[in-house]
Amino acid sequence: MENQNINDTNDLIKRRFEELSQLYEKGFEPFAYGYDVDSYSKSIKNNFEELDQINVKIAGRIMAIRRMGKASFTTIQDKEGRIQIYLRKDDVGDEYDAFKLMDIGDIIGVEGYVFKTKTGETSVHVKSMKLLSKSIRPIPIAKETTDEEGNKIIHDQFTDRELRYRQRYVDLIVNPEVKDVFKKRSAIVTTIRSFLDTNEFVEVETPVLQPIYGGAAARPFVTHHNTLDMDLYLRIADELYLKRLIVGGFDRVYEISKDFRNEGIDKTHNPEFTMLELYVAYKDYNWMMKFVEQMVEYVAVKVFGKTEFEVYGTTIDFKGPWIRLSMVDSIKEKTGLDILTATKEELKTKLKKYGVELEDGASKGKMIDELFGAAVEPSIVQPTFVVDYPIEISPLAKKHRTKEGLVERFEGYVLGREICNAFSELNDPIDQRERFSSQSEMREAGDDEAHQIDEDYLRAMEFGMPPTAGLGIGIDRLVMLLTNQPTIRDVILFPQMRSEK
RNA sequence: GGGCGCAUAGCUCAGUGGUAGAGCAUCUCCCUUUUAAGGAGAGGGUCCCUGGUUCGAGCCCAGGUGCGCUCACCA
Repeated sequence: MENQNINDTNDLIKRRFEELSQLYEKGFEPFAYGYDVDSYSKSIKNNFEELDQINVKIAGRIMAIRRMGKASFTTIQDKEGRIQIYLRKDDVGDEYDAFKLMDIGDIIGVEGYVFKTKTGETSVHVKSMKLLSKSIRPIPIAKETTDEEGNKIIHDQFTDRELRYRQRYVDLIVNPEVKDVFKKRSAIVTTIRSFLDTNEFVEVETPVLQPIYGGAAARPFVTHHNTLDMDLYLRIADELYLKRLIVGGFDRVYEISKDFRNEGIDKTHNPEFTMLELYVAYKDYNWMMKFVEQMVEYVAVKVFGKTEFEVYGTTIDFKGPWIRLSMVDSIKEKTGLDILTATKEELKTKLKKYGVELEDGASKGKMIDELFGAAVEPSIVQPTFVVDYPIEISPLAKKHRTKEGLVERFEGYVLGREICNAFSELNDPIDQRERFSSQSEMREAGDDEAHQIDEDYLRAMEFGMPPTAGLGIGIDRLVMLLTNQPTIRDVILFPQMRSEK
């Protein structure tokens, strides 16, 4: 067979095309239609006592071959892990000749009985085998050894980060711990859903394509609908649509979905990321703090069986109640400055001490936020709710019931990083219109992250919106913490990369 | 966007101006309980790209591309 549709050939690939032709010539079908699997690697190893000498059918990818003339040991990898199989020419006959044409990377199905080798490794003694898919592109080879203390040492591990992210399928094949992270991610999301479902939430879906974007301070992606001939934005948040549903009478709603922000990429930012937003009618941010504690603790225990985690070398305990830290008090404590009475000049001077310089047009709220980020944020280690934020940077949050200039808002921090954002939602349409107006002024002054006025959202609120508590949690960042992954790219299967070439 | 670093065989990496290297993988031969199996032999390269310096460049210089780390911005 000629090389077809495969551009970057090398000798290894050419060789595999030759093997493919030989298989066809010998009457083997190298790409099968199915295989009735009844067992999996790890389960077989875990249940050896019951399965000893019992027949099993397994399938998986060949990860290692140790040929010894007319017999061979092969390691195959299935969804659960790896197991060794033992092939003898006496047992499989002609199939052994076909096996000579198989390679690391091929996917095979085998049937045989479970046994232990002389060296004590649980294996499958193959009676018949079938090639299920020929691999024509060689996978990166890594080998494993175990040292005296029983630690696994991996030799020639596939480590090129660029290739691992671009070709995640290869990464998943050869680096099993990567798969574990994504299985954990899946379990975390599933567990959050079940927690919310048992708390009587309704999961909804709101538009990704929005004529007016809002709900966060960020720059959007712009796209265009041809038939409507209108520009649309990819959402930066779900917030304004979910609160319309609160107006409509859904008392508890949530959405887990992708948001898109047209901003920089680094180890905590990907242009598309997964957000959980939820809204609860008749509750406030005090209620929400307790709810977050419960939810995170529930997920930690359900998925990991513990509340204490080793994260980047520090032990973090997610067990509630979390620390409450007033933004005003904590800044006063760290800097001696009372931000409620401080002038912009005083803030500017103080910021300079921390090496932060802002543009002249920066609002007082922005300066306070920056000062907090520089002076307090890095010192937060254990799960902490930072409460009560400046009104200027919180246009959708309700004014604090007792504290002038602040809103009822909190952010959850762990290890100096924000993991959630919540507030008593602003439900006064007159106040909301004023907030949008001042955002609009900031916009005209050049802040392209300031909110646009959303007239339809205001109209919804004018019909009457119950008091509501709202919450947003960045799922990617939560997963990073719980799985101890240093970059967001390690918890996103296909992170955004520049185009190849 | 700024600074620093990296790019050599399928994979992991050596190679500081003079014939392109190693281990694993691949191929041939031997080997029916091995496990980084073993023994004997062989093949395999756009040294990221484009220019420059030089008698001669994987190596030195300039520009570019991609990636990583870091700072800034942001969730």
